Amino acid sequence: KLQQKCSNCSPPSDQPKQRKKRSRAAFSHAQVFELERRFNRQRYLSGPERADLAASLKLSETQVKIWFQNRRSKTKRHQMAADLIASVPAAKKVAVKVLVRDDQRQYNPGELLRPPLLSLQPSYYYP
Amino acid sequence: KLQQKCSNCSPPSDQPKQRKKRSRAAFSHAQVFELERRFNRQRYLSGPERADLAASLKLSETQVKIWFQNRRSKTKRHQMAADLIASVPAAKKVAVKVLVRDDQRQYNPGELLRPPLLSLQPSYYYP
DNA sequence: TGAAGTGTCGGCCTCTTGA
DNA sequence: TCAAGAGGCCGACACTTCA
Repeated sequence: KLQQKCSNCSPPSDQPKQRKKRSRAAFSHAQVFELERRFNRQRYLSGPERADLAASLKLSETQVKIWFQNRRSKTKRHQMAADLIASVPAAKKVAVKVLVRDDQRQYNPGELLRPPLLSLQPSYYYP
Repeated sequence: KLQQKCSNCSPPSDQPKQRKKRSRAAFSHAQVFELERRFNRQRYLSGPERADLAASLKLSETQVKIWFQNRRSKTKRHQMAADLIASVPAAKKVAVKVLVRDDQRQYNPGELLRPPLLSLQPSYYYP
């Protein structure tokens, strides 16, 4: 949306820039099923969770990470499309979804959707 | 939100690049007391928590973030020094601290100390 | 279509600086 | 001494590419 491309950030060094071959891995049905099942429960994975899932599916951690990123992205696109459709039909205006409760201070949507990094410190020292 | 650096994004127009003056803020006793108190409970702050704390202490969010970073760093240094001292005295060898339990797979310390981003997804769609 | 590439942002960590 | 600067890594998101 608010994309600033930083077009001049390209390094002046003009390397040959060899072709990177795309692989297009295409996961198996079983893998996708498992990923999808997990996604229904959790939209984000922690490092260890990602490692376990990747190992059990015989995928790299990066592949799992990217899959979840793309999956979130897809969900968001669909949701936005649905919201758009729902809001367009002439007099069919509805109240905007509320993400705020009276007893909480107000944050922008980005913060609410963000991973939140819940601390969960192991109380390593200072118990 | 905060300042964006993008250090190599400086356009060909070479600005005079004014001197960055170090400020060395030196927080008040009350501020440090509050920060320290909070640190005893939480070694990491989420975005909203940081915002609230910063506001209540009349510090910028960046200052609070950096304070926690430096504080973690300090704790870690002291802990490492303490471990070193404890391990050196001649025959006073002790068992290495255990970070693993039998029912868990093994992670390296970095992962355990890391923020963990506990997902906490708002179950936005897919309830 | 969807896995992967690219770019930007922000947080954390480590080391360093200087008031 | 300690807040802050600088460099590096990593994950998130937006947008794009192409098998």
